[in-house]
Amino acid sequence: MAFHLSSPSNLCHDCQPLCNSISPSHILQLTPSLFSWRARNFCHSLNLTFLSPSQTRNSLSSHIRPLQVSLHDSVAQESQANPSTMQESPASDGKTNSSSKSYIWVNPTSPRASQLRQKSYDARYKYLTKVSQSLDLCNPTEEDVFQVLSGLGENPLEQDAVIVLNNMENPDNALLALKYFQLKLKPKREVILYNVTLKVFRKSRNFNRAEVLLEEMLKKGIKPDNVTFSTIISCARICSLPNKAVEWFEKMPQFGCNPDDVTYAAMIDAYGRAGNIDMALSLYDRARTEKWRIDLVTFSTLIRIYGMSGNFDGALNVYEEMKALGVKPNLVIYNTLLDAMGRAKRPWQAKSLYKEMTTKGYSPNWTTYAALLRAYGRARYAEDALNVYREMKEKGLELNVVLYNTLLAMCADLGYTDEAVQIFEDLKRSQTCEPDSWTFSSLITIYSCCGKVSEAEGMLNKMLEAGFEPNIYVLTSLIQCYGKANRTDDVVRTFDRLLEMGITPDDRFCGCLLNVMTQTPKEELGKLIGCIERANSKLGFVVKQMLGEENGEVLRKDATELFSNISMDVRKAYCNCLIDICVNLNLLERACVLLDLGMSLEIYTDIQSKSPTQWSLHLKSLSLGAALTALHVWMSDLRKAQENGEELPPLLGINTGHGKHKYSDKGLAGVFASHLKELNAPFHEAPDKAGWFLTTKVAAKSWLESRSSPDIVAA
DNA sequence: AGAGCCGGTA
Repeated sequence: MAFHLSSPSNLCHDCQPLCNSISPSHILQLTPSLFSWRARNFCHSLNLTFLSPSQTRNSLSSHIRPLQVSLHDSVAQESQANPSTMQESPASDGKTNSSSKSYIWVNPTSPRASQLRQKSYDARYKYLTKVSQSLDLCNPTEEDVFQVLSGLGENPLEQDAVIVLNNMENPDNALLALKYFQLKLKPKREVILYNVTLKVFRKSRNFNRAEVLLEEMLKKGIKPDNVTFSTIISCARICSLPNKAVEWFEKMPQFGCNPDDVTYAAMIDAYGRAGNIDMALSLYDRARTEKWRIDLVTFSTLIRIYGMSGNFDGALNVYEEMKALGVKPNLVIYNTLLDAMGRAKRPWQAKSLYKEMTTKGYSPNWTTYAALLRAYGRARYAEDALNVYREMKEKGLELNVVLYNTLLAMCADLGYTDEAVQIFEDLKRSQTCEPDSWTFSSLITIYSCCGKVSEAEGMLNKMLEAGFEPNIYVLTSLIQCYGKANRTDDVVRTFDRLLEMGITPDDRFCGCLLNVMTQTPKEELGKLIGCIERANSKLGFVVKQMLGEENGEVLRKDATELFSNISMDVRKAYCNCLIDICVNLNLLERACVLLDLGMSLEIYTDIQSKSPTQWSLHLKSLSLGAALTALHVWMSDLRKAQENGEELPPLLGINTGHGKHKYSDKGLAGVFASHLKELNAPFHEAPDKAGWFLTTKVAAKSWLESRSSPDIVAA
């Protein structure tokens, strides 16, 4: 929709020259205040009118150059396509006659007028972006680029040059276009032309050429400004050259530039991504002490930096500071916080933040759900994670493959077979993603852990068909699977395959072999020991020694060395397995040596505890063999205490834990209960305390006296 | 004419 001054006959003679001097491009730039000032001072009846499309073309054609012709053409077409905007205008009350319909009166200060100006500006902008697109597509020659630009007329406007360059993407042609504008116009602020050209290089992620252009600008003596620096800094950041970002940031003072809040925000982000967290935080400190305005994006950047660096309380502190400063967090802030709490493995905090967020009226978006799913999934909050999943499905939000995999890994960890199968089916139906090696790996793990050999093998074949090679995680699961099914030869075959593939067994894999040994009959153990020796000679040595003739002290020494050489997170698993193997082979004395070693190395802590009213045995996270060994040790300690004339407390208790162990519906608690029964132990499951077996001083006393120690574990 | 919230797993 175009607007124009009404015909000169409506104006007083004072206004005539003004009217004639207004070119279409000036009309586009009129501001409300300017317009009303002129209206007040120069004429009594200055009216704005709409022209009909044909009138627009006729009345303007005399002033305008090719560019403006096409501009106004497109405006006219738009008004034809959307005539309702005319009828909505203030003058159109529905009763107007046909002749007044094409000349609708608009108050220049009205919102309607500003809407119209916006529309005209939009149309011109649209035209200039088309020029940018043509420039991107034409040959990278001076001839072709200049040819396209000649459409802007002999004297292009600096403002138009900025818009054209700003919307370009082709860096070669942008350089030529810049050259053209430098030839054709005397830029008042040449730095702006350079700044927008720098942005073109940033779009194509070409830091080197951006830097060359900037150097050229400086050589010409053009003074850079904050925009120049924030552009080159963000370009360096995008191109993963954080050191370059720092380098240019530090050059700012020598060009008389003081970083402002935008530049600081960019630098906080650049330092954060460069891993220079200290610098990022010290800029934040400066921003705080110097009372700069810190916007929400920077706050979220800070929370992200803290979250990535593992300082989760730091992340929460930023949030508290925001509150203290009266800055209202938005959805992005909440999402970043939720993500940090997920990384922190603090699902309960994610939960309460989510609650707070929804109470404040924010509705979750995809990012929110993704953060929650990661937080709950990683922490094995199965019900919460599955609820988020269901809610996403209900809302039609698509998961990506990583989110699916997070859910499946959680199901694998918890033994949620049915859920996993359903989720896998859902993933296969999904339009947006397909299973990858992580997906197959989780499913193979699930089937392996419940000993479903044919299903696990079937999934392995599907994985191979999909073009994925089995990796160490898949082979670890398969070995576990064959071990559970007592298919020792398949375990060995799979192990050979791993070595053939050039994969180096890791601590976890060896732990799995050890675990298979705990389930394997004595006659077959030799085959597995052979694998273990090839996988980890130190471990193989300790296992052989444990089953051989050496005395306990030698075993203790070598096992100590082994434990100092494996990663912390598998030490307990190794110790549990080694003790289980001993217990299975009735090597009680060695089991005791290993348990004692485990306690002195703090692999096991606080197994026994004493308070004035109760002595307890804590078996949580011990394997069955280790738990029985610990019970044996405890009983002999109790007996010793009695012999020394020490009084037993009124209550004695054994804590096996809740027994919600994965892939076992009974867990240690269930298995342990039957063992206690076999031992005629007077411990009874406490009805109000899950996982606790209790007895009284009197019952314990007579039972201890009736038992001789060595046969306990043998049961 | 400037930053950038968009997520990445055993």
